[in-house]
Formats: sequence, C-alpha cells, structure tokens
Amino acid sequence: MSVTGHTRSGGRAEPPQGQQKAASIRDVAQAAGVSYQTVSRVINGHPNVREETRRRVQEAITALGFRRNATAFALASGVTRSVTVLTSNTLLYGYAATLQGLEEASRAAGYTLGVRVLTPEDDLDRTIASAADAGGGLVVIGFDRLGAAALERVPAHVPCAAVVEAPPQGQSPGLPAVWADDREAARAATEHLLALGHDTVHYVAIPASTGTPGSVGPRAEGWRQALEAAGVTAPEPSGKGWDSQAGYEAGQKLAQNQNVTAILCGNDDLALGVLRALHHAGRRVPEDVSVIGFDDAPHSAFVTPSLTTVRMDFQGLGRTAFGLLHARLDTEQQAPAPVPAKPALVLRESSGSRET
Amino acid sequence: MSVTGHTRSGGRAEPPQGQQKAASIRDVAQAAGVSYQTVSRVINGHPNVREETRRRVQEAITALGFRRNATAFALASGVTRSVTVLTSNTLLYGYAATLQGLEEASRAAGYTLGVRVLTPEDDLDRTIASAADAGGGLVVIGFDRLGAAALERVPAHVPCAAVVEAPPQGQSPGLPAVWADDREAARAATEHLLALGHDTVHYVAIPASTGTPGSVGPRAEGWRQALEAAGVTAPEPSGKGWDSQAGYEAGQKLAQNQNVTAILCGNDDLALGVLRALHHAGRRVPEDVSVIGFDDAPHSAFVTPSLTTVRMDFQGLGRTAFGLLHARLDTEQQAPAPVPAKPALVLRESSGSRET
DNA sequence: CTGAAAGCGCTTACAG
DNA sequence: CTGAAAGCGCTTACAG
Repeated sequence: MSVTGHTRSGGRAEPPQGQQKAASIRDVAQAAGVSYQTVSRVINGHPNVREETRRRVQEAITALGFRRNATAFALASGVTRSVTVLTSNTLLYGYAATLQGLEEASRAAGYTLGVRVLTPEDDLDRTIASAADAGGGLVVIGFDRLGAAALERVPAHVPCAAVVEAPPQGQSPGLPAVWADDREAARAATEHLLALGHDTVHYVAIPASTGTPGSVGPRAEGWRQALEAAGVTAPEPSGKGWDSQAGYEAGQKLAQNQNVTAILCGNDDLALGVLRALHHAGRRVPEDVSVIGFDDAPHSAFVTPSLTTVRMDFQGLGRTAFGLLHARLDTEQQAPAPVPAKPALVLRESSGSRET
Repeated sequence: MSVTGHTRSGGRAEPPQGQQKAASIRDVAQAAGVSYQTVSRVINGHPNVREETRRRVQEAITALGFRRNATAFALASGVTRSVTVLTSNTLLYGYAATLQGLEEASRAAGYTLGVRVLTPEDDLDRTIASAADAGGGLVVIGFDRLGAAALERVPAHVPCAAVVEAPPQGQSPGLPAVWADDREAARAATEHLLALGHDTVHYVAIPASTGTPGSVGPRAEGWRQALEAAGVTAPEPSGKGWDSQAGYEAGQKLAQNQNVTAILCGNDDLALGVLRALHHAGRRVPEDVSVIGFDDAPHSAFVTPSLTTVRMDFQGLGRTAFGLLHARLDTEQQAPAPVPAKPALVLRESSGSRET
C-alpha cells in the first residue's frame, strides 16, 4: 500500500500594499502625546510615571497594537532571555524527556528555548559558537560522547549548564551540571536480581559518554560493583548502540547461553530488543530469564511482559539544568534550582525469582 | 530502592577581571587599519574590496576572535534567520519526529530553531505573539485541537507554515501547510483487514484536531469509508486519549466483545495498550484478534507480537514544512520544499487472517 | 514626574 | 575600492 502526501503553498493573500509596518515606541509616544522616553518607562513598569500619563500611553499601546521589538530590546539592554540546548539526539526517550523539562522550565521563566542538534559531521566549535551567538545561555545534554565532547569545548565566558551521566566517582564536572545517580541505581537493580536468586547478572550497555573507546559508563560501573560486592565475577558486557536493534543483537548471543538467567539493560529500547531475541530463542521471561531496563519509557509498562526498569526523572534533570543556568544568567533570581527525583526501581513482569 | 541525585554549581572560576568584552567591528577596523565600514564589507563577502585589504581584515578578525553580533545584525538588516515551532507536545512519537525533521532542515539552511510548547492554560494569542516577536517565522504542529486552534489565530502578517492532519476532503488550509494522506492510509489498512476475512474492523481513535467535540479525524474517516465501501456498518469508534493507557481502556471493552476480531488504532501507543488489554483478557493476537497501529514508532517492530502499522514520514513532513516557510521568508531561495514519503502499511505479526 | 542625548553593534545608501 | 553619515528600535544615565 502507499498513499499520497500533500503540500499546499500560499493561499493567504499578500498584504494589500505596504505591509503596515509595526508600531514603534515613537508611534506610541506621538499617539499619546508624550516623549518616546516615557513610553519606555511605561512598558518597563518604571515607578515614576503619573497615573494619568501611564493610562494614556497604555491606551495608545493597545490602540496601535504595539509590541516591543525584542531584537532592539536585546541590543540596547544587553538582556537576552534565551537558552539554546545542544544535544546529539531529540528522539530517544531520555533526551526527549530532558528536553521537555528544559522547555517547561524555560517557558515558566519567560525564556526562549532554542534547540540545535550536534552531528559528528559538523564542526563542534562552530556549532557552539553560533549557538552562543544567540546571546543567551547554553545547556548541553552530555549523555553521549558527542554531547560530552561539546561540553568540553564550550568557551569559559559562555554561560552554560549541563545534564550529564553521573561523573566518575570522586570527580565533578568543571561547570554547573546535574545528573542522576545512575551508578547507584544500576547497583540496586543488580542487587535486586541477585537477591532473586540469580547467580550472576549480564549487562547490555549503552555507549559510554566518556573515556577510552572501550570504557563503560556509570550504569555499567554500578552493575559491576554490585556483582563484585557479592563475590561474583562480572561477565563481559555487551551492546553496541542505543536502540532496540542493538539490544536484539546482544540478546541473540545471550539467549544462546543457557547459564544466562538475568540481564540488565542500559535503557528500555535495548531491553525491548533483548526481550524480542529471547522470545525468538524460545526462552521465557521471566521464567527462564529476567530482564530489567533503564529509564521507564512510557510504553514500558504496556508491553508484554511489562518491563521492570529504573524510572529516571529526565524532566526533573532538564528543569534543574535550566535552573542552574538561570541562576547564572540572572543574578537577581533567587529561587534555587529544583531537585530532580531519585532513580527508582519499578518492579513489573519481566523480572522474577530464578527457577529450577 | 531509591538513589541520590546530584547537582553541582559553579566550579569554573569567574573571569579574572572585566569579562574581556567581545571584539566589535570597530575593534577589527582599528586593528586592520581600515574603517569599520570596510570590515562590514569583508564579513558580508561584498565584492568591491581590494584583496590585500580583505586579507588584513581577515587576519584582524581571527586575531581578535571577532564574531558578528547576531542581535545587531538582525536589528540593522531586518534579517532574522530563525523559526520557532509551536506544538502542544514534544514527547509523543509523531510530534518528536516532526520536530526532528524541522530541526534538521533548519540546521541545513542555517536557521535557528526555537520551540515553544502550547498549553491549555496559557493564552494562545500571547504565546503566538511572543513567538512571533522572535522575528523569524513560525511553524505550527496542528495534529491536535490546541495546535489547530493556534494555527487559526496566527496573524496574517506573521510568516507561518504548518504541518497538520489531512484537512477535510475538498478543503485546504488557508496558509502554507503539509500533511500526509492519513485518510487514504487508514482506508488501506482497513481494507487490508477486511481482505483478511474480518467481518468488520473496530477503531480506537486519537482525539480529532478539528470539528465539534464528538467529531473524528481523517484516520477515522478513511476507516469508515473503507467499511462503507464494503457494505459494512461502521461500529462506534472508541478511544479518548493519545497514550497507551487510553488504548488499554478502550481495549478492555473491545476485548469483552467476542465479535471483535480486528482493531485499527489511531497510533502505536494506543495499539500497545489494546494489545495489553487483549492479553489480559486472554484473547490471542493475531489468532483471535488482529491489531493495526499507526505511525510506526521505533519500538513497534520489537514488541511481541510485533505491530502491523502504518509508517508515517513525520521527519519528511517537518522538513517540508520548513521548506514552505523558508520559501516565504527568503524569496531568493529557489529550492522547492522536499516531498515527504507516502504513508505505507507495514505488515508484521499483530495482524492476520480471521480464524474460526 | 518627564524630556533630550548618547549608545547598543551592525547595515544600508551616499559620497568620493 | 573605501570612508563618513544616518538609522534599525530600544535603553540607560543625565538633566530639569
């Protein structure tokens, strides 16, 4: 099957003649019989304006449909209420939800929100510079290598906050940043599987955001730490991507190994792929193998078996990141950045006691 | 379980003293021994500049790390290369994918991309006006009531393009817009189910974007048309939301009815909920009931049973919408807006011949 | 409480 | 090929 797409251009008549230029502060002043200066006072809510004058100006403003020119305001005042988000992805659940939190907080604060996607092809420094040219601050989503690399290249004079993976233990990033304790969450998820009677837990990793090509992220570290604390040698982690296809491929290999009875995945997409591979291999979940995901994407509760996973407050991370930037951008502003919810293991059908 | 979140502020030392103000066009002029006028010519690539002069200016530019102030440029030239997207949602697959297409196209064209979420609480006119204040154009995602309402309120003088549901047959929207032929796609999906031997097809709807509260969208129309063409009376459509929970609730009712053997859903999230409800009711898919979704979200191929669905080129719609706006904003620009791919039925495991 | 001046950093004609 | 002037629409001191 295939069906036609449509496009339609135009339709709306061009403005009759001479596009009715927008009213300026001077037009308003003339209409109200005051100087444009006074108009500026009124629109900025300055106190020293006679009530009668203020009223006249307000009337002229509504009569002319005046709106202050944002560009001129920015140039004259040096104030730019805007944030631009730098991210390598907008579709994966963790990124999209973080973006949503950023948008929400920026809207609440009266800030404009820009988005620029980072690609391996584009020059990072150029992208950062042009984003910084917008005038406001930057928020970098550093969940992956590209984002983390961008973070390191942001010039010191550019206001910037970041949402990142949990940094290496004992370290902390060189600029305002927020993160969830993925390491601890992964440890808790692994301990849960161990407590269910599984001899070991296998891990299907998301790509790490930092370190050498072979290195693993905080989720993998937490998983490893839990195994080691239990005196279990950690098996080699697998996984080479973010999506379900990558999970499926890793799952195919794990499914061959009858000793595999518990699998932790770096995100829910990977987990779905693993679930699918186990299904194709005829291994039942959770009777034969337990699977736990990460992130709690919206559909994870509705697949069958429903997915045990770690709920992450990405929206909260986004809101907090905006708050950190806001505090730096607007020193008047006192409200501290909100604290995101802690990761929480959500038990559903895909995990259970080891059988046999 | 629950784990600690972290935040870290500061870290980077404040600039030693006096924040090294950014170099201006005049600083460059002085360094190069020319007037700032000539600098303007060089950065704008004007032809009439002596090669030697151009070189000196370029050197000064790199030496001082000069970047043209985007705000001043916009104010002086009247050119604002920016688009802001108005949408009620950023997380649902259709919206997020459309947004991705818009971002991609805007980036390719050197445009800045802003995002503003529409909420029922905020005043639509104010939101539109402040988005328009950004100076560039607007793109409205009109998949739902809120977006469609915003579309109607965009003042005629604001450059705007839209991506919408297929408009009522024979009509077309009053401004540049792009849409996929959802109606025809739904018809084809329904015909497919009928051809599989099902007596009728039930429909779980997404909320309509226009019309009276009870009215249905183009997907529902296509479904109804296919049934009527086959001489089948269309059953009452169900569904009252966009997400899997809404699908689950609709699915619970349909699952009670043993005559229900085929269900078309307004999107994949709904379909997942329906699948879940059928599972809970002990009805097998596709043996007892066939289910078809809409949109082909990334995970739909990996759930079990994998979901038969209609693939939609949301990214293409986004790219096209940007192209329409671009053509209006920049009359120099000749490249026509790209044409999105047609919707296509993707056959997977959740649909099959009627058994009995 | 209100007005006249200078300036934000750039561009667009206009001269030479 | 290059410079001096005026202006984009607003704000920030400075006067009164």
